[in-house]
Amino acid sequence: MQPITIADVAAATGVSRTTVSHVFSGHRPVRQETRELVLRVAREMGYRPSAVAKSLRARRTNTVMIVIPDIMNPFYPGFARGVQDVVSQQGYHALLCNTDAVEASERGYIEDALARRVDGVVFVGFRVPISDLDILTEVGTAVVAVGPAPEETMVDTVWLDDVAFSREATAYLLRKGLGPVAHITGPTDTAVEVKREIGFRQAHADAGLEVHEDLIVSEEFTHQGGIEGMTALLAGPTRPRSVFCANDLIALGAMRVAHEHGLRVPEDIAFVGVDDIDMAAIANPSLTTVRLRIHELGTICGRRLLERLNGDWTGNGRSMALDAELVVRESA
Amino acid sequence: MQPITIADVAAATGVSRTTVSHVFSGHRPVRQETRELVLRVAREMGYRPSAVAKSLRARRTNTVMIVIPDIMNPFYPGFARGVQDVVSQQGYHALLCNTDAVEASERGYIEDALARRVDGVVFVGFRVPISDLDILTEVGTAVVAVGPAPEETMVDTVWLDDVAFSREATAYLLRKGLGPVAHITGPTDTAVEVKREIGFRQAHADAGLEVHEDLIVSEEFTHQGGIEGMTALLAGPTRPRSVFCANDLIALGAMRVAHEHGLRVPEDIAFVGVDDIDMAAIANPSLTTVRLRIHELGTICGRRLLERLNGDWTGNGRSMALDAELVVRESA
DNA sequence: ATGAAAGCGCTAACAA
DNA sequence: TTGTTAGCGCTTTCAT
Repeated sequence: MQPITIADVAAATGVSRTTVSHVFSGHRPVRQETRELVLRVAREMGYRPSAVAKSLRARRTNTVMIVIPDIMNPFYPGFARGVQDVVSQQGYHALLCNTDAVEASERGYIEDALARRVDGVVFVGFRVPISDLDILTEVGTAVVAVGPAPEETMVDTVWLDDVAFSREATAYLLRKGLGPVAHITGPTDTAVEVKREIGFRQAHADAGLEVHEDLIVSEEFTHQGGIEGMTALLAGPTRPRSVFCANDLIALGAMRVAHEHGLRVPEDIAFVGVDDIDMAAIANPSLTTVRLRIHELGTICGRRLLERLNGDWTGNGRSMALDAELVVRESA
Repeated sequence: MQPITIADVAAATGVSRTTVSHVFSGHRPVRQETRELVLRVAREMGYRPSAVAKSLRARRTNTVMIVIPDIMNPFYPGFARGVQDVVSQQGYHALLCNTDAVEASERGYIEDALARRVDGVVFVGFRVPISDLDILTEVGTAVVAVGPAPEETMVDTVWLDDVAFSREATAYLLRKGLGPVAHITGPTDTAVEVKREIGFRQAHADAGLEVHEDLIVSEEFTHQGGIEGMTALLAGPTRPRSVFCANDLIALGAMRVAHEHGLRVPEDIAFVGVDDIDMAAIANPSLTTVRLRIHELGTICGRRLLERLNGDWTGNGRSMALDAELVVRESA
């Protein structure tokens, strides 16, 4: 029940704790026989160095915290895995935290990160401004956030240019000249939603076309949201010929409603989503969508974090935009 | 850069470290004025109690480790979230570890759990037998595993009765009397696969029917696996009229191939999957599948773990089977 | 109501 | 090549 300590091993072998320590760390040479003795006895006794004690001493926990809204949202598993694939290679473990995009929760995890002395934090926040993460960098914690960078900070940021790819996707639909393009957005209080709508409008402006205001509806970022959005759209006065949906779940839901109304996709109505979740390729018809390269977003965050952790970068926060690619499939 | 310690706060307020400690822990009364002074100064100085030091002293890390094959597999986000929803309520944080079902990786995380002195482990292993987790319980770590329980252990186990629901799902297909039922399984070296195939065979035996051996194919647990499995099936001599797929991803892939071959679902060929991932309901046609209640599996594991952590249960490992339910949709 | 001091398990000067 | 010793930051007896 009581874990074996380095002192137990030292006593059992007749060497000092220092020597046992160095046998395990390799930080200084130990005579061959001594090392083998220590190793053998340690194994027999079931000794495992305590990472807790090591952390206290070394002021390093070899732990990073990944803060996201919800691992059940299909967007995040790939992201989390991307971060982990990178940082685990250097021996870091990851605390995964779900905030549900609740402000108090986001703030709570910042406090936890501080209290637990994690070495780094990858933060995907919806309610807390990135500048509020400075409290972490001030005590030397490496921080990478997903989102737009504030003026002055030590937080590295990586972000997806929502405006750019939404504009591009909408332009693609507009170029087809099918007629009115609708937009089913997410909740209007999210930064992401706002930007996707801006891109939608810019594409219209670029093409010298008017936005059909009655064809913009706001829903949850879910399959159900898509169902409700599309139902509302079809009940309206203007019949859209294509729909730019703020994410794939919405698009899938919307497409299903269109199908139930006897509309053919893409002949009668075309759909474009955002995310390229697995479902997009599997759906029937398969969904044309903006591929966000989420796993790569994660690996980039992980790499940035490691650069900080290894001291390869100690300057101000760097900002980087990851571009997205329109994947044309059957739905548009 | 240097975190403030309890000694700094003590010095700044003129009280002892003991008193500062008690102000934060509440483990003994502190004079009102003293408390307020300490609290105020601590806040001003930005003091945060070190969870690391506390852990060393208390021999408790308030951390649990969740070991799963891969968070990108749609099965696991719900599970992980279920565990976390429960344990986070009592202040535990979770280290999320992906093994990719690689034995060395599974073993490595057991070692890590030991070294990091985590208080509990929730383990979903594919290669390591549950009895190998005893090494954790021996040092007092609470352990809950997903899988069948070995005879004698302190590990609590929760499992899905793969044989039972596979049998039930196959029986459902058999009862329809459509003709030969095929089975696309997972890799034959996984325990889960074996059990699903056993259920498949039992259902045939129950109905007094012969299994078509040439209609059993083994593939990866992926959409691509389903595509390859179905392609192989359609190239074979016996034409199946329905397929029991070892998971939804496989079923979705298989269904797609059937569709591409001009077969109507479910008229020409019916499909049943396992898992009830989001995609199953969204797919077109929607997929009849066995709902595994993964999030609930996670919460049950979390609760079992808490019972151990709180000392509410100190006896031998308990075993519990979670039943599954056939969700009939359009595909069968 | 408050403090002194020991110690949780480990590492790394500094010594030998 | 090996050992002595002083902490890392906290909690908790035992005193006062």
